[in-house]
Amino acid sequence: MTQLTRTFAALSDPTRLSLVETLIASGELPAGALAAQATISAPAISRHLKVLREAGVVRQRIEGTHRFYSVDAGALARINSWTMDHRSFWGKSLDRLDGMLALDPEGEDQ
Amino acid sequence: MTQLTRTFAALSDPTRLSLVETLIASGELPAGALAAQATISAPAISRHLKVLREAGVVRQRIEGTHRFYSVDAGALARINSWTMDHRSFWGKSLDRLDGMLALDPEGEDQ
DNA sequence: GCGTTAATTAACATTTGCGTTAATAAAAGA
DNA sequence: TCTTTTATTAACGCAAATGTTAATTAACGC
Repeated sequence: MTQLTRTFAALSDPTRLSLVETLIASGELPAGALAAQATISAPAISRHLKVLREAGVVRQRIEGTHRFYSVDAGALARINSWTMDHRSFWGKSLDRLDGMLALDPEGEDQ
Repeated sequence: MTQLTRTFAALSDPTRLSLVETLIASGELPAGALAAQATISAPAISRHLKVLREAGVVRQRIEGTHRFYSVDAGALARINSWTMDHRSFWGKSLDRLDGMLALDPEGEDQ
């Protein structure tokens, strides 16, 4: 498991992706607040947070009995770097698709 | 499982990520060529390719007994879209990090 | 038609992932 | 100090993922 595959694995679960989106929107939240909005049990959330932490996707800040979680910006940046590393591969098709949608409803393929 | 989590799940396995990288580099390859460079068995590779296909990460083109695989550019574009959707979150830190590395070896934190 | 080649599917064993409830740990507050 | 609050870890069950070898499917070439 590389760093990148671990990051992808961390985000491959709907519950965890949802936690990440919530944390991106809120900035920093204690485990309890994250568990409160979830449909599964607090221990389950706690373990999902552990997976995210071990993958380097979130960070934990301890204050008293509270554990505040936040998304590590670097994790998203790493994913972005990977896609950008291959931009010459997918970027062309994307630009072409954009062009087709915007300028040529009939398409331009042979 | 959303489309995005399925894409992340497809790329969360080192073997599958490696297949994708190979296909990005080579463009299009038959299953046999992909199996040949792998350390695991051909049936195992065949199933990994199926996972990638069902997640929309690769496409299959049939020609005789050969199945040619290639990466679907849209899959990488979707991941890139997700990171870009949250760029205001991680972009700032990244820019700041870039700035620190380029301009201020001592850092600028208190 | 028949054997060969390319690839997948079947059957099986093992491991990993994810959920639950119960138990534990540690800080706060009366 | 004793109880409450916050959060995690333990123990357990079950479903899904991943690997292997054997069997199957389909096209080629003689």
